Parts: sequence; C-alpha cells; structure tokens
Amino acid sequence: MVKDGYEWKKYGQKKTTKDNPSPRAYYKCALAPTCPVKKKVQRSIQDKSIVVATYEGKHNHGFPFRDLFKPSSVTPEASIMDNDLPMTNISNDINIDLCLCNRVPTDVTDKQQKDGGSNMKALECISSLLKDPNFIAPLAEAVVLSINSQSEQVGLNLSLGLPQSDLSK
DNA sequence: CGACTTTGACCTGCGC
DNA sequence: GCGCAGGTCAAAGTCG
Repeated sequence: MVKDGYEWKKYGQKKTTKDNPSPRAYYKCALAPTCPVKKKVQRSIQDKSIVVATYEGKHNHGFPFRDLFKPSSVTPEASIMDNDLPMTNISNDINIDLCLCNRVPTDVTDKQQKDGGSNMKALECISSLLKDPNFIAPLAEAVVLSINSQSEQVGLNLSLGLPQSDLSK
C-alpha cells in the first residue's frame, strides 16, 4: 500500500488488465465519506518494483499531514512519493505518483554500459530535478496532459532508476 | 463482534 | 447487438 498521508479504503481489485497483467487495486479516500477522490494502484508491467498510483479527482477536505514521510511509516513494501506536495495543490483532476520500492538502479548501470556513460550528466540532472517539488508538480501535470492528448497510449511506466536513498533525502 | 480485506459477480461504456 | 475490459458492489473471510 502506497502511503501518501491520506487514508484509503479499498473497494475493489482486478486480477489482470489488458495492458498490465499485474493486479490493479481501487481505493477511495477514507478520510471523508463525501470525498470524490479515487486511487488506482498497479505495479509497473516493466519493473514490478515500481508501483504506479493514479489519483482521480480532488480532495474536498484538508490534507492530513500525520504519518507522512515518518520513517516508521516506510515499510519495505511502502513506497516513496517523489512529490511531497499535497495533492490538493495540483490543479488537474488526475494526478499520478511514480513510486519506487527498494529500487535498485540496475537499468541505469546497464544503460551506462551500453552508452559508455555518455548520459551520466543527464541522469545527474534528472536526479536533482526529481528532488525539487517545484519541478515535480508541473511535470506530473505535463505527463497527464500528454496522456490525455494521446488516447492510444494506455498506462504509464517510467523507470527513473533512482535509489531509494536519493529520493528520501 | 466489529472493522477491515478479499474476491467473485454485476454493471457500464466502448469498439467492432 | 455482442463481446470485452474497466470499474464498482457486496457477501464472505480474516483478524484483533
């Protein structure tokens, strides 16, 4: 379960979907009965260590900061959000979290070997940008808008290749 | 025994 | 109209 500061009530699950054989879970916001926010959680088809959580709608109540990012709340199965902004601050009705669970950057090393390390600076740049909430929020919006404008694109998988320690700083 | 989770069934929208 | 896939419901199971 992805911990993002809100409480979620699971109301359904699909074993498999066409675009991703991993189970997809459906959650509603449990903090307010009238809150219209829904959350879909599914593991990445390309890398099962990545959990993709998709938010739909806006919270009509305050953001509960308790439990958010407390070390005790980060279990081995828990994920780290790369965006520490409350979801209510984002204007779009659909928000996407990219969560990495104990991720080992194997794909980065593979790429380095293939590319001869030529993209190392780009990766460092991406790494620093991902630590900046002011970058993440518009990035998430741009991704969503991109998806909305390309209806043939189903699902979203991004392998950022960042170790958990980097994101939790 | 109540709260929470699981899971199969059902509903709905969409493409052919 | 039919079939499929996504989304939701609700009964059954589990746990404290």
